[in-house]
Amino acid sequence: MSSAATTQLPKSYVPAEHEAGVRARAEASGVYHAEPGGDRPPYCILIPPPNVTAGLHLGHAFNNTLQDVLTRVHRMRGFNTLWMPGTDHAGIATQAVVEKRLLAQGTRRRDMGRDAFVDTVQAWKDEYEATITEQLKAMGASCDWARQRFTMDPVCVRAVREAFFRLFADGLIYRGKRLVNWDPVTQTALADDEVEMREVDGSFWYLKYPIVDDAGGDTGAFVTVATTRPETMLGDTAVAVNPRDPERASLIGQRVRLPIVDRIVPIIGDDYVVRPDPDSSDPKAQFASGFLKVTPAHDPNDWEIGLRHDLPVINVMAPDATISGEHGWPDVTDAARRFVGMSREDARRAVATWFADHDLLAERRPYRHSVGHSYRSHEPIEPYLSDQWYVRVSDDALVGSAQRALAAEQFDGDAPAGVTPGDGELRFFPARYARTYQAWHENLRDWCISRQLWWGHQLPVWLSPEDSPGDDAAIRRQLDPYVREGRLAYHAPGDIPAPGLDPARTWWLCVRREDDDELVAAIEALGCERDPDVLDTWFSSGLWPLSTMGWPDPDPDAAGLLETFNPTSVLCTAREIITLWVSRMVMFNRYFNDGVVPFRHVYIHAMIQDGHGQKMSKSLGNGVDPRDIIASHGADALRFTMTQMATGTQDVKLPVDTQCPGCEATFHPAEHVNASGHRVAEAVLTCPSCGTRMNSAYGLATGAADESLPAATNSSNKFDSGRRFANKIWNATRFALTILEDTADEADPTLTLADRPLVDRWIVSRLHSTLHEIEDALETYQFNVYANAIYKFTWGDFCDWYLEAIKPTVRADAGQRQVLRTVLSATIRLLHPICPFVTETLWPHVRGVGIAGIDGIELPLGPSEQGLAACGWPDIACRIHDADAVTAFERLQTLAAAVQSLRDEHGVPDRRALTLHAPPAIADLIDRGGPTVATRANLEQVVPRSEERPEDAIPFAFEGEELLLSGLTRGVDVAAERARLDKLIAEKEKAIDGYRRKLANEGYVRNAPEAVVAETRDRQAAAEADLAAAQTALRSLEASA
RNA sequence: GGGCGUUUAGCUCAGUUGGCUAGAGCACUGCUUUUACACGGCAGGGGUCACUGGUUCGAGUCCAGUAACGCCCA
Repeated sequence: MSSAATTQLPKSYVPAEHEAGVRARAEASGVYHAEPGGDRPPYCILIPPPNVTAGLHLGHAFNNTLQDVLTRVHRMRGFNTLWMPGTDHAGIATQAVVEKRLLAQGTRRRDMGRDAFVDTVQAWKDEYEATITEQLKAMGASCDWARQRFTMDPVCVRAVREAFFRLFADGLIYRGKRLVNWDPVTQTALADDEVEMREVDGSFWYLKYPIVDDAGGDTGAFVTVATTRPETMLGDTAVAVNPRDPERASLIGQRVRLPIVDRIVPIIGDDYVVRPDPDSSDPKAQFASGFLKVTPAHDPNDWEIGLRHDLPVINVMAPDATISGEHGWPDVTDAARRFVGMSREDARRAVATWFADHDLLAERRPYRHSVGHSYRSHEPIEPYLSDQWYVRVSDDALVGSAQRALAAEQFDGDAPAGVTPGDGELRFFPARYARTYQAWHENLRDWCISRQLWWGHQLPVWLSPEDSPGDDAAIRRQLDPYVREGRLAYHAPGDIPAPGLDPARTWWLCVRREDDDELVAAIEALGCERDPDVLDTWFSSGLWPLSTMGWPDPDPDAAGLLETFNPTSVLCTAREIITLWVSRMVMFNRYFNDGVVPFRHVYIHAMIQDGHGQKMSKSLGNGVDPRDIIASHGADALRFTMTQMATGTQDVKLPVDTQCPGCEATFHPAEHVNASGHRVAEAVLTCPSCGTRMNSAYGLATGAADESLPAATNSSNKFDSGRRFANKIWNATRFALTILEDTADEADPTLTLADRPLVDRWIVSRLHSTLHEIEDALETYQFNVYANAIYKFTWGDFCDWYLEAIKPTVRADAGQRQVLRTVLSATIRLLHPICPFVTETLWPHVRGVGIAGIDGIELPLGPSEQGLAACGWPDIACRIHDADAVTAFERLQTLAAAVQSLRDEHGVPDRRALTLHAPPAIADLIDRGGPTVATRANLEQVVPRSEERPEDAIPFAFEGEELLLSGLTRGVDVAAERARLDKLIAEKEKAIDGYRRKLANEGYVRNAPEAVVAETRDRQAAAEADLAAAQTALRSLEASA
């Protein structure tokens, strides 16, 4: 590289001028691509596939930065490194956003038909997948883009189908009843996070149910149940009391007759029942009567009680939430018939009125409570009983396997005995999350995998018509040949016992291959129909480590991936994913891949929150596009700051400002508190500088934006330090290059550090310590330690001290240039995983100034076209560490700082050179440091201290010695100096007093480790020497004054 | 209701087995535009480590309790 190239380097690093080029070169070079096999140890990370619902925000940027840091470090360390990217179809969320957009255009999903709708969602997916990919690339993610996957890619479809088939054939999938969040208006089930909780003014009604005797006759006694929904009493199948309730538990086992429906139901005991307590702070206890009506078909808690007590389930509503006798209510009485056809709300009033009219309404009290509403129709959701498919994850083959995967020392209690190869191989960082994982599995219930959606993997099951099974033996004769060929699995009615109700006599058939048209035709000829539902998104996500690697039958591109890279090295994700995703991947990977865990480590990182401590989310519009930060600060600044924020426990509050698209002014947006109690930006903002009006991200997210206005971008001064750091790296390298390029050095293989000056030995020792600190930190995923260590080394050691110290000598010292070249090359490498763009931009220049490395420091090169990313991580032998050099240099730093401090106090300009008068021992030390102190403190000369104090000299103390500083123009400010010395003397006296008391304490001297006590003695001695020197200085000052 | 986490400088956060008179970045004050960098350099001010009690020679760190905030599960 010619020196002309460096002189062209501009004075500051402007990320936008370099990032695109770095990206293009890296992607073209293939450095991010991995092939299975080979001799190198594998290292693999699978991206937690982001939803295609929307673009990425800073939370994703955080997650992916950390993955990229790990990926780049391991690639440089010589691992066969694969980071596989991809996206998730996110069934419910994506379908919902597309439907919302369609609705705005006046179209409904059902009007379009399933195929056309899926095509529309596909187009949305393509758009956002492209956005997400662009965002990741802009951040510098070194993914193997040739292996990018989407959870509905053909290879993933195949994996999902095969996995479903095997689980089905193994009896681990069944169909049963379950309560879902039902929207009676749009008539679809909703996920829990699609239900908005709203405070509603309602009432508690107290209904009296007569207790009956064994013959069913009234006893004259009553129980009084409390309910907010009297209309559901039509479906009651029990009354529950708390068995620990002394007043009521004796009634357990008796029976009551439900008014209106004349149903005789038992009184049962269940811990769920809240005992009444009028003084309680819990409103439920205040309003409770101690008797709970149990309606399994219309309340999730009652459903659970029903399961525990094997209660009948009576559904008294139609899908539109009107009272109906057609959906599982077998005993409609004449008295009840008048309520049929009423809406929920009408029935509520009518039932309450009926009770009042029959003297069975004890009381009505107003009650404000929280009710789930559909985020789409805004009507209250109805817990509604419907047929759903389940995976029997409670089976030991799944849940037991997940528990046995946990590392024994992370398992709380007796670790399960290991029986299969992957047992005990899963480890969490930080370790406490192992408990979250374990506890979740201890309470695991079967997993509902069906969703009433069109976007997703349609279930590969066909159902026979209800109650028309025909001749069972004949059907079996027809199906069994397909089963023997491995094309079909089926369960006849009753083969699989399912909890809850399954009254229908239905055959379940699962077709293994998607293209088996002949078999499908055959079973459809029997009258079977394919279930229209799709699988829960997590079913396909759970297969991610398998499907992305070509399981079960890899095509040529994917051959060998599974063998080389599964188990993967680490999964990087956030807390809430432990239950949703980590568990499923462990269960599936182990079940389908011979017990192999999907990843050995799970690293759980903190959450990125907005400035008010609120989670970044689409609905709050507080999610910041990482490209906004890249535009305002650069990708390296984003990455550096993110890495620094990864501290293991602390969620990160990230105050975000708005940037005006007109004048680029940054300002804090006007805010308000929204309906859910969150602080959010106003939908439309006005720039305080230029008056431009713009849409905030909140406005865009909630649809409250004004389409005619431009969108605001975001920025945050949290990233300033990262930007400054990138610029510092740039300039330090630029300066080093000017030195190295002026002299076309050949590397000197005979160079030994022992012959080098103190400053060289010091910087190399610091480099060595920094490397170890970084490597130790990465072992346990302490990213902030890595970022801070390399920051401190680069800025605090290399720039502030080393480059300054060598300025007078380096141009005449080829050996020092070799040290500089080596330290620069190593530093750039250590910086690269966090700041790939600026380091990669500088790399051709650094590489161009000759071979780096000295005895004990290896810096392997990669193919030049693959850049720094393919170069080797520094390999530094411990023997080069020189502890004496480090100690000596630190003393010099302290001395230089003392002189600087004096300068400041006496108002001596930096440019004025001073004379230091030092006793022999200190003069020796200064001499060992070469020009270090003289350069830093701008000393003209260091002379032996004589007994006579020159007129203009200031005395000061250093390591218990009195030193003098002379050459100040203005002469000595005696008053200022006396004040300074007085302050110092007071400080020292206080410190000495502290040490004395400590050492006078017998317990301390007896119990504390010897080294600690010795250190205290040394400190006391040093402080006493400092005190004496300061007192001498003060006396000599006053003698001359 | 169960579990987990947080509370340290004006702000955002470090502080790994208890042991320098508790640190960083930003912000603040003073000086500084001598040729790597003003996105710079030098110096400086600023903290009763939420509170109460305990263990210990010694507690930001360990234990118990209290308060506030947050998240997850039910």
